[in-house]
Amino acid sequence: MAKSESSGDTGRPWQSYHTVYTNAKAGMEGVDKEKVQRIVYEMSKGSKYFENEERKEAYIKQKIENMQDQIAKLTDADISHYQKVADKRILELEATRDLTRIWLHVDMDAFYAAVETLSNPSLNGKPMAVGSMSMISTANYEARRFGVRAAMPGFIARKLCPELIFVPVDFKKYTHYSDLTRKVFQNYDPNFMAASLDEAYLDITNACYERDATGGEIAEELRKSVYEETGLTCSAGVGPNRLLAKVCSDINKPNGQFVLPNDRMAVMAFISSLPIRKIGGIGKVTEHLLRDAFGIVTCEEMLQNSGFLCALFSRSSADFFLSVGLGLGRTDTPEVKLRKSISNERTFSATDDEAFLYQKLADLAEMLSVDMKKEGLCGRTLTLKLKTASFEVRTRAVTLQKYIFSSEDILKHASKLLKAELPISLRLIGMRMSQFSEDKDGTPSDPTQKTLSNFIVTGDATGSNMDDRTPFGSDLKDEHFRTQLKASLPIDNHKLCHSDFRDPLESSEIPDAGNCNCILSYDGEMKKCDGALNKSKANFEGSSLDNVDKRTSLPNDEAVSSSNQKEQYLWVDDYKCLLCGVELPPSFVEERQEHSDFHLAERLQKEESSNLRNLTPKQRFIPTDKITSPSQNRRKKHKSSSTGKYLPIDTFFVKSNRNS
DNA sequence: GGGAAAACATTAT
DNA sequence: TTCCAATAATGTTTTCCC
Repeated sequence: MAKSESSGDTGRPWQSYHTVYTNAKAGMEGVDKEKVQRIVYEMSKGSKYFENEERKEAYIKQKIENMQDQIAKLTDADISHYQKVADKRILELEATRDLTRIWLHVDMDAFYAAVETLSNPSLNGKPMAVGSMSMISTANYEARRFGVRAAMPGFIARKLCPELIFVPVDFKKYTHYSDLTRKVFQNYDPNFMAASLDEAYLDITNACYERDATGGEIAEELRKSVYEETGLTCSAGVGPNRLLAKVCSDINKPNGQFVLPNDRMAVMAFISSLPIRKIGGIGKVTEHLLRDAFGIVTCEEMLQNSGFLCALFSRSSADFFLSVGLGLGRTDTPEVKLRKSISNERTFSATDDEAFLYQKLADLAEMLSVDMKKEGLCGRTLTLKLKTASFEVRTRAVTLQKYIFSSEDILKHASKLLKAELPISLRLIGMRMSQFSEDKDGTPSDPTQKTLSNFIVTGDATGSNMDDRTPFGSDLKDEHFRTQLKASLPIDNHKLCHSDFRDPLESSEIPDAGNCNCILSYDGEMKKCDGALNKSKANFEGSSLDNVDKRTSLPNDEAVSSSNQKEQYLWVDDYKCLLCGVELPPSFVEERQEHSDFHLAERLQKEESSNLRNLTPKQRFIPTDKITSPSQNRRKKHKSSSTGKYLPIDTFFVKSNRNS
């Protein structure tokens, strides 16, 4: 943390350059923070990266000032109102406190670095970092003493520690060791939650009971067992929920553990003086904001400022902050964790060479398609991520009417998105696919269809499933709505939140499963369907609808792209539509594509309506907005990027309940 | 005005 | 010499369209 908050001390400019590198981390106790700060600053100063950081910093400052203004404007009546709101909410949250589970968080010590040392013992005792000159993934404890740490670029690390040894990342190795640790975890909680290769959460309640052991004893035993199996040390935290267990595992790192008893008094005492930055989900920005706008530094102060928090933040953010103040966290084990997106991105030296950029795009599309096929995924939202030479990040997205997975389809749409941004000098391109077909959480493929499972979002101990953007204070008057909501749900929503709620219609009987190269087997796993790929390439000649999504009944892109030949003879004399007579010359490629889409949609709709009585109610649903006419479906024109302008911010946002 | 999609931002490993 | 990553999730704000 920088010592001087308000800049203006010109003698030490580095003190106002806020990096994450001086934040307290295990193994960095004896570090000369002032020196690290200065070197990081000097290495960065004047770079494009630095300039971008300054832009971001100014943006945050603006946010803080805005919030301070809002606080200043609160009347006594406002304050008293929001305090009532807060007090009520605190009681409600307190009522959800669950002290019946014992959670353990395991965190491998300097995992990648430790694995590398294991396979090359000569590294032992020397400062070493896993990563490259541009980025470090993990630093061992010897290197940390120099201020070298994860997420720091290698060239700065070398400046801090000239003898630093660099070892390239080798995920195969880490995965192997990770698997070994997980075999151990399995013995204590078969449903343990892996947070990453080197971290996991275990509900050890049953293990304690079965072995007649305390949480601390189980932690000791587990750590010993991990060491025996792998030769690697880890640290553990034991607490009544995941959020607290995670905080605890950091306390006696490395190779140590800390137990927080399942006792309300103990929890409150523990939390009271804990800096908010120790909480997972509170990062540099939130820490900064809460400190400068509210004077909040410790978790206890969240409660002391509860009224203001409720007045200024969205409901979900305020709930999260209050939960932190109470030391609450998740205690349930979600049945399955579904992937929501899949992405890749690559950094390169900045260029505006369009041929190069398109080639990168093609490479990424190919890689992404391979990854998607591996997991049997098809998605309908494609997001292009661009980082300009000046580190400005832009995202451009399209949501298609058809689920895609092939590199050709991905590239086709990604190219369109990129094209709209040219000319541009980029240093990174990335792409992400989301909105998967048959999301395993029971969300129907048809995104417009509302079902109960759509309505009930997630398991949420805080009961904050309602519109987050509703100002928190308004919920006192919304009691009526809440009651209605509850009454409309036949079952306690905690029971329904997990994926055990599945519509039988979503099983493998889905008629168009072949359309996306994957089927959903009964156990909810995506299984690759051999031959589906070829099948989906088949055209729709002879009005066969085999390859077309019958639920959405759309002029899908796959069909269109595979029907280019068909598209040819839709045009009489090469410019006049055979079906409606509209005239479009061959050079109007996109327009013609859209036009044929339109006729296809028409046709499908007709066929669909004649088939309706044979389908289940769910399959019958044809969203009318999906029947696009040529004039709809036009690509939206992006306004020029608004980045760089600092607009007044009315509210701030923080993710809530992110204590995974 | 409201809902969906897009854009932007934060966090974590 | 080199000059700030990749992946995923989630939340807020803005834009678009009906």
